[in-house]
Amino acid sequence: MAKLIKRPKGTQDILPADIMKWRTVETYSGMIAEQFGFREIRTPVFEDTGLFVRSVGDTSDVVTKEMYTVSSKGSDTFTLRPEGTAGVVRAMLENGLIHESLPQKVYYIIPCYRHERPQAGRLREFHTFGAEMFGSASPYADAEMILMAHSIFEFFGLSDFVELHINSIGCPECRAKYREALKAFFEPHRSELCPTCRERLDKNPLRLLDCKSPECREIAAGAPVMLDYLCDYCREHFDQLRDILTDFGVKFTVDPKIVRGLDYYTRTVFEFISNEIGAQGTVCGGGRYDNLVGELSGYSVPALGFGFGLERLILTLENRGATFDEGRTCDIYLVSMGDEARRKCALLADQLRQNGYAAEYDLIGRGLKPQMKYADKIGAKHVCVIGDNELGTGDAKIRNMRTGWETDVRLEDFIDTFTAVMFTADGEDGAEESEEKE
RNA sequence: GUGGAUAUAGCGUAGUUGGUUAUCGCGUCAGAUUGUGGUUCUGAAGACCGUCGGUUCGAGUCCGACUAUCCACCCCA
Repeated sequence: MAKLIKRPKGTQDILPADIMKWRTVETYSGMIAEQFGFREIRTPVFEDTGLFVRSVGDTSDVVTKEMYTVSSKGSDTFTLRPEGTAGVVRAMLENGLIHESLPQKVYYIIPCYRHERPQAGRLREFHTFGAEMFGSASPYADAEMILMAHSIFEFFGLSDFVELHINSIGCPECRAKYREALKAFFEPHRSELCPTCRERLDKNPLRLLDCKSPECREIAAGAPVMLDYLCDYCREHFDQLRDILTDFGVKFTVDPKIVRGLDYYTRTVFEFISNEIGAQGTVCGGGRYDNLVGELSGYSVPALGFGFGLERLILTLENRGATFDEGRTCDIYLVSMGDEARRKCALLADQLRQNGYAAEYDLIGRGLKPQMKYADKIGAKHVCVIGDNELGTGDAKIRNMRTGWETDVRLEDFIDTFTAVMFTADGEDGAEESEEKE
């Protein structure tokens, strides 16, 4: 017995039984994005490694230890995208869309890859819905993005189960000042901090704020707050955003502890958090990245975006017992008895399909009863048995599997009769043909 | 990278203080007077008990290592 090859760690098979969850989430998120004027964009799964190093940041965890990088022929190296923004910014630049009339608004639904230790809500291959907007520095743009994410959660009935947290991490200038203030604050407590936080104190003091160890938390409680260090411009921007959100009636909490791990963020950052899907509760995260386009191209354009994890969204939906769209099932299953009948069924199925119906027939060569069971199992709405009798007389019966009602049908008029059956099937008065006593 | 938990048929499980042919349910397949599903009944197939090694007369049951999965740290969607 050959040993089975298993799926790579941290990946997931999405099986037919679950596919409608994904389709539901994908189609409605896209529809809402399009209501907001976003259009879909698709970019490569892999990009030049340098793109991520320069955008996500060469000191970020994502770049330093979580990228799937492959070397190609020559000296180039490529990386499976760990997030969606970088590739989209690259595409907007490369194709000149950034020079079209602004704002440019795009969305995407893509797989991303990060070499992390899998756990609840965290996979190595995961899927995100992302949206990016280029060209507006106005707080209305921030509000628009947040509102769009909010609308999606609202559409799925999740607005009460997912909390919006917002913060401003300022621009490079005011953040530098804040960083100094933080260092000055934590330095006296250096020995009391957890080991990782001691490192953070030197590398990235902002991270000290969301450490979960009790000791660090206690110390951090009295730490200076970014919001107090914002420059006038950043402060004004954040204040306006809050006002606009309030006008929209969007509930939010200002959470100074939100520090995003991707280096390109500036000013507004936000997260939608669920507290019922395990430790990885951030369903959606995003923010403004006004300097990224400029850093990548020298052509400065303000921009912002967000992304949410489809598996995390689906997790919260399942948690809430949400219902999803139904997949298409068989309209009619043609049960055949004997080779001659099967030929007829194959021909009929083909005709039915050409008329838009989902039709199936036996491909195994099973008997009558097993075929009936199979038809039931796959959720066939109707069944028609064809054997020597039907072939001889040309008369058959179409049976509604739910109600048991039967309709006489001439084999040569099959499509017309079946069409009539399908039209009355949902109505409650489709029973006139069911004079058969059972 | 660091912790903790778990590993028995396709799936979910029982397996007593180590003792002969390893439970049960779901699912699958086949039947229940020979051309009809969803209920019920009967039967069948399906597991070298994660892998390797050790203790023992004897291990699914004890010990060790490895591997995988899950959860948490970390990080983030």
